[in-house]
Amino acid sequence: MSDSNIFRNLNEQQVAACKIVEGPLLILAGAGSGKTRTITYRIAYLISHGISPENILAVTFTNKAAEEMKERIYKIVGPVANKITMGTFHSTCSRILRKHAELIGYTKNFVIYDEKDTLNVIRKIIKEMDLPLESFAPKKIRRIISKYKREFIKPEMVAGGYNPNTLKIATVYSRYVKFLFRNNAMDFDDLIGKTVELMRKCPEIKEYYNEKFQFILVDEYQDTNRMQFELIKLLGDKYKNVCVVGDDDQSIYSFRGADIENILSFDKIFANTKIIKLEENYRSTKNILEAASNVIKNNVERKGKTLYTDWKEGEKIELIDGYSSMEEANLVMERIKSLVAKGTKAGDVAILYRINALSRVFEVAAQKYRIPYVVVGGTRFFERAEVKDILAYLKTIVNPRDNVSLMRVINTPPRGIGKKSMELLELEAAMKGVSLLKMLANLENIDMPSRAKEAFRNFYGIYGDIKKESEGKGVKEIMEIVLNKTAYIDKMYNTTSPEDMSKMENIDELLNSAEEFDSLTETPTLEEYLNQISLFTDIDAWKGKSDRINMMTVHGAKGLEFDTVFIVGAVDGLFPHINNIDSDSKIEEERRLFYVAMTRAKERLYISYSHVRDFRGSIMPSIVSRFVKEIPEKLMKEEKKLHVRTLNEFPTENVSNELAIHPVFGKIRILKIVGKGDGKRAYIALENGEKKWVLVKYAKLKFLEE
DNA sequence: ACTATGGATCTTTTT
DNA sequence: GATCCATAGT
Repeated sequence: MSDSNIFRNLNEQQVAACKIVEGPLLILAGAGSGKTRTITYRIAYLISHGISPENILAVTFTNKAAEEMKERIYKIVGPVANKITMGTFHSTCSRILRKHAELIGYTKNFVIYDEKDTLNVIRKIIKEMDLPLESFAPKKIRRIISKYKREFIKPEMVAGGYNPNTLKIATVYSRYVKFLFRNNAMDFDDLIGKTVELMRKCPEIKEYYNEKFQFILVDEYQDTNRMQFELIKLLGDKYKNVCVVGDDDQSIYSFRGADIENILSFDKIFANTKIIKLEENYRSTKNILEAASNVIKNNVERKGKTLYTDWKEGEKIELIDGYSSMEEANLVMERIKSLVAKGTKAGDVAILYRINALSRVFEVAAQKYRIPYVVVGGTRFFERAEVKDILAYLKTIVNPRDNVSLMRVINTPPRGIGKKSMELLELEAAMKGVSLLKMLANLENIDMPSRAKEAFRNFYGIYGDIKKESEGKGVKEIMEIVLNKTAYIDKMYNTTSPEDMSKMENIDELLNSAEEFDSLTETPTLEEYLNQISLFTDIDAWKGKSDRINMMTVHGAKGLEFDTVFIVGAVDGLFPHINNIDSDSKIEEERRLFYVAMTRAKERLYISYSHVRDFRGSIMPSIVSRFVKEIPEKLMKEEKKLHVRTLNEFPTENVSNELAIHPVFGKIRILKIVGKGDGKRAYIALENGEKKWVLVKYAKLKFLEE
């Protein structure tokens, strides 16, 4: 294949980016500038110029993106595409670590703890240390620990500083690290951090991977963190053939440690970096692109670039405003109905929101209007209790040292093992320095009530049976063995309650996923299954275009595009989110997020908001997002010019009277007031007889603000 | 030991 | 509104 033939679909800059084979390369690719196409062709170009696909590493943001890219390269170069190493940072690192786990004191079958697992560990440690939960909120501590890890700060390196709690947190951190190690477990940060550690510690391993991955490509580079950059530096140390692709305007993961500095300083770390800008947008109409550009230009912290398009002007942006979020959702659905009637395919429509909680009201509306929909993300499938239960059984089989999983299943379904007995077992295990499972094998030597002992023996018997019967079986079969031996479904759920029915459906879905794994994987081991699903996201599972409208968060929509996009809940406090309005840099990230949302749209963009919104079971007034006001009015549909209601359009009577006016419900009667402080609630009766609970704090706030 | 109930707290986004 | 947790009752 000649070069001109390969590149007939690319513009000048894109071709240039493909042809720079050697040395560090930074591609600044604006939204919709054909970034994926460019890197796909670049890899194809490398291969057609004699570079062995085994020597190429491509790191993407999601597993799905990796799969898609592989498919696209396959179409150009054929089956050799399968020899390229492609995956997310986490999956790539996990693969490397499984090969060399012993070198850092782990075994190959280490487990990966998810958010909830790690939170349980931290909660346990905090309790053991007798620390007050108010100042040591587990979630907060985990955030801090994660940050330390990302910055390679070991527990012993944490400096006391002015905060007396810092040293205590360092102790929690230290215990946490040891706990995971003893359990042969890693968290998400460890996957990257330990790989870096491995490379630093073992020069021969580093040398091996430097030779193996002579050509490295990193997609969505703007969302990498320091630790990931460190890894890239190590991997690309010998040949410096590192190509990174990113857009500073689309950096939306700073909460996960993404550091825009990685883009800004790339050419300082890698000498002689070539830089290419892709500024022609092939996705959106002129109107949409201009609107998005006008929003993002309000950011100060950006490299600055101008996107342009040859596309048609297209339709104007339409605003939709409802009084309540329910009305907003209904209006959106009405709009979708009429679009579909005019020929738009439901699968080409996306509803994007800032937070998952918003999906609910739109789901209800979609049902009401009989519009088929799919919600991507939200409560993740593999984190549901019933799914985690089954998986925990599998984890204890693979990794007998995993105490977190063992504790989850030891009394699930209930078999008479209570808190007291558990404490006794843990104490014995800790004293002897062995895992809980080892302790179960040596029950005879422990002094405990015979009833408890019998219950433990019972569990250990079941565990042994499962383990024995599982040998050589496929994952689905093993799951069925677990379900049978434990009588899990019969004991936990009944067929009359709708909640239990949905749980059983989830278990069915889990069995299906295992079956799919068994049939699609060359060597379907339990280890590999657990590894895959622990790094799996709902976006990965999303099958893409179907005949249903798509609902997801803006974060989830990153990298995707749709003919028609509805940005919903465009209200100050939600988008930008209330937690991020107190500093300029946080607002700028929210604005980038809004920009990402806008630039997902190809043909039609709708933005909806409401004048009142639900908040924690209560209701408060809301005003349209400041970002919407940054869109020039000339780009909006005439009849729907921005109607901004201010807070003082709402009645502001004092709620503490026995007969009071509520800003939303109008005339109300207060029936009773309960709770104190922030949690203080009033039970009110509306004029139509309906009764509701509201948070007094917000009722009050509304009055104070005006 | 297990289950039902009420209270406190909270969600931002995710590999 | 939902979920997680502690407590009281069985």
